[in-house]
Amino acid sequence: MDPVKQNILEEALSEFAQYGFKGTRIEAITERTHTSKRMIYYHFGGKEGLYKAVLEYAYLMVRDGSSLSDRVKDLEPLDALAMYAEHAFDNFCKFPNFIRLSLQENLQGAKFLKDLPSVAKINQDGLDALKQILRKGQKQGVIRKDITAMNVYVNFVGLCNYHISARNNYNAIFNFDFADKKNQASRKASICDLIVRYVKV
Amino acid sequence: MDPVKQNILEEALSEFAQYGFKGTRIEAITERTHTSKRMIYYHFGGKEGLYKAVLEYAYLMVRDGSSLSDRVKDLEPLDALAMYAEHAFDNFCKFPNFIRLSLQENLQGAKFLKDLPSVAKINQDGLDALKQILRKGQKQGVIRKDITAMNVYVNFVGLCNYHISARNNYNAIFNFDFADKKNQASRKASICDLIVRYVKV
Amino acid sequence: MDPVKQNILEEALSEFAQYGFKGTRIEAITERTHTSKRMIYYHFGGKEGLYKAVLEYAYLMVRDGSSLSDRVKDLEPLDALAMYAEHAFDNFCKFPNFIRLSLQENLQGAKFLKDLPSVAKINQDGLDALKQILRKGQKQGVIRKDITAMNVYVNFVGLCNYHISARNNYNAIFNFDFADKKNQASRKASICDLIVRYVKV
Amino acid sequence: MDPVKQNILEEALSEFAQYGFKGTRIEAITERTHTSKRMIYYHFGGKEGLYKAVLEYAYLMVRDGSSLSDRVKDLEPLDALAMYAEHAFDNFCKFPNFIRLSLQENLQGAKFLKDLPSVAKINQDGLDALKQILRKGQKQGVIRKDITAMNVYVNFVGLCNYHISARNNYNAIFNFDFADKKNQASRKASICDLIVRYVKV
DNA sequence: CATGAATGAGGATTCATTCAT
DNA sequence: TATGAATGAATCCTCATTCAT
Repeated sequence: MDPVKQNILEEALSEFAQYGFKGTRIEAITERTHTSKRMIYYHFGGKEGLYKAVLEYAYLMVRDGSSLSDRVKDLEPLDALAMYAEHAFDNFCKFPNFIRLSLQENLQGAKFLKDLPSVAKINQDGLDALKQILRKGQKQGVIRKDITAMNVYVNFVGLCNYHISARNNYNAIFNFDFADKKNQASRKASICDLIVRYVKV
Repeated sequence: MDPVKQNILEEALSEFAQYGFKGTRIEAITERTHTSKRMIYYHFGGKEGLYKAVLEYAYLMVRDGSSLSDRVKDLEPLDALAMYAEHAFDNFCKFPNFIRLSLQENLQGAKFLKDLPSVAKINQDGLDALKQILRKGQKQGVIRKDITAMNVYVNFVGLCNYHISARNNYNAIFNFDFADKKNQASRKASICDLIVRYVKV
Repeated sequence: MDPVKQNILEEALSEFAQYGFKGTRIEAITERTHTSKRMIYYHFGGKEGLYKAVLEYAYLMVRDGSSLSDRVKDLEPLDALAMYAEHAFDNFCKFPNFIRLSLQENLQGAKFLKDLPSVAKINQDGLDALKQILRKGQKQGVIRKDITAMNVYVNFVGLCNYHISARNNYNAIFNFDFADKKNQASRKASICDLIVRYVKV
Repeated sequence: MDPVKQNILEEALSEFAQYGFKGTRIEAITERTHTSKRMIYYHFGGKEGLYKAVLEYAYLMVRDGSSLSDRVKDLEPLDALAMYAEHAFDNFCKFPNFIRLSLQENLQGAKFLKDLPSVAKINQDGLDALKQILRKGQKQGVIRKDITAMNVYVNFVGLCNYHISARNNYNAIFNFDFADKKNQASRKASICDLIVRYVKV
């Protein structure tokens, strides 16, 4: 991709992730880039156009880091699930601004997300992959039948998000740093452990 | 409390929760109240003063709805934990704007939260209550010893938050409505189940 | 009316009349007034709101100067017609910016005018007054029957406008000044003469 | 003429006619053409150069359609006058954007027109032709002596312009469409009739 | 000739805040 | 207390113009 545009997208992602659509100033973005305010209008049409581009860019970026369905296919269901969770955790850790942006998007009603069917597709594929793992495990009798894929999905995706979506607050309240390597490893292990215990018979 | 002030705080909470500190307009708040812009300056000194007041107000509001430590004390540890989780879930459900505001606060660096030690206290008390439950269960041999209170706390508080912090996105992406009564009940049951399975030996 | 608003309206009329909606700069207006750019937004909501207010203001201003239907009623039809024309001419002369603004409005598609039914009313009343004069004259046999009121109306209103809508061009091309007192009197006489000759049997 | 230049001139005429010099955007013009913004600078030097070129182009275009002085010479004065008026009416109808542009030019002070002596010449020739017709008729005793050529000229040129310069407004106000074939024919007949009645003894 | 990228200056609009009453 | 008017400083956006290729 055009490096100028990519540079703008990266920096815009940081700002939108932190301040949301309304709270972000175009100028704050350009000050981070080597371009001018004018170029944003040239390339993206305006603040809204830029925001949409950033949103799609962020989702695609995360997706590119997460095509694990193939590698997971041949594992035993419980191992696959653990790997799935582990991988999701790592992947989200790599893109904290993606999580922040999706939080902002949610807070502001997800109205831009609604216009990005490609993004919906990515997530639905992720849920589908999980469904297959669970179904396989249920057939083998190693996974409970009284759980829904959506609950499993929400449980572990929610947990993979939370340490980002609450990081600063935990620092302020508990003086606890989710970004600390040890804490991060502990969270990851805890989530994988928890998910496996949750689903197994 | 002065009903005028409370009215302002309630409406300001809604706006700050949705748009964050920077993204919220003073006028948008007054338009929701029956007062004028001038009153916000009179009562709160300005946008920042109002935000801080809202932040504290929101945390106190949630705390008032959650003094369960006494009721839980005499239960069996696993029952107490389940009740704790259930109660936390219900309580968060009652104050979605509190969750949204705390997300905003986190996204914007939690710098205002740092100045509110009273708020920190509230949360630390919650963690302490959990610690006691866990310790008791560990002594009785019904709760694993290889888990930390912080991980347990984070796991279930994180999950109790997630359905709010991702509600609109799930609607947009999966056409799945966390606010639907059936889904909400399913989430609650799933979280309690998951937490108990996670901690028990 | 609020003198601050009226002052803005008057100066805005001048600018819009000269440069049209798109070509007018808000700042150019405020520089003529003793208020600030900000006040225009406060009082009129924006450029478009101001333009609409100016449009209505201009039409009402002209109307206020032209309530002659009563005075004309009892005259002989041809005298009434001459008086009507004379009066229209004088009235338009008093409000050249009104004519310019209506030209701009026309050039730009009259889309704002469409939203001002009160303005339509004013003009329809003017046409109705003329119709009555003509009908009376036709009954008396002093006015031709093979003419339409609309053609009579258009003929003399058109001529009453033209010396404004072409003034600068005639200066540039013919070095002829419509604003010159003598020329103006000559135009007026010519129009009245012409109109009477046009309608009489 | 270079078809690229002519294409630009035609489309620029439309835009300048509608929005005036200040209100027109270079880009709006290029979007109507099949060329790029760069070409306007290449061929015309800039916005002002283009406007001047358009102005001259429009006047020449109208002149080319109106070399009637020869055909009119041998007619009886009143017939010549009627033909003159009729022809002027038809010719203006063919070039509504010319009229609009000249209105814009007038509204904005005719400062560009002042720099185009060739244009002045065209119009002066038109007035001279009329003068000759009138003089001939006055000698023959069929045309009044108490009228000036300028008044005659202004009366009929003004009327030939008005249905363009007020077309949209009449639509908005009276729901009357000057562009309607029947109405247009009626206007034409009315103007010719009116002019002849005005001048004849 | 032709194109897309770039730009500084300016123009419209909105913001938090203050003032007069 | 309460209200509407006022304001300077942002903030978003657009314009005519130029540059690299």
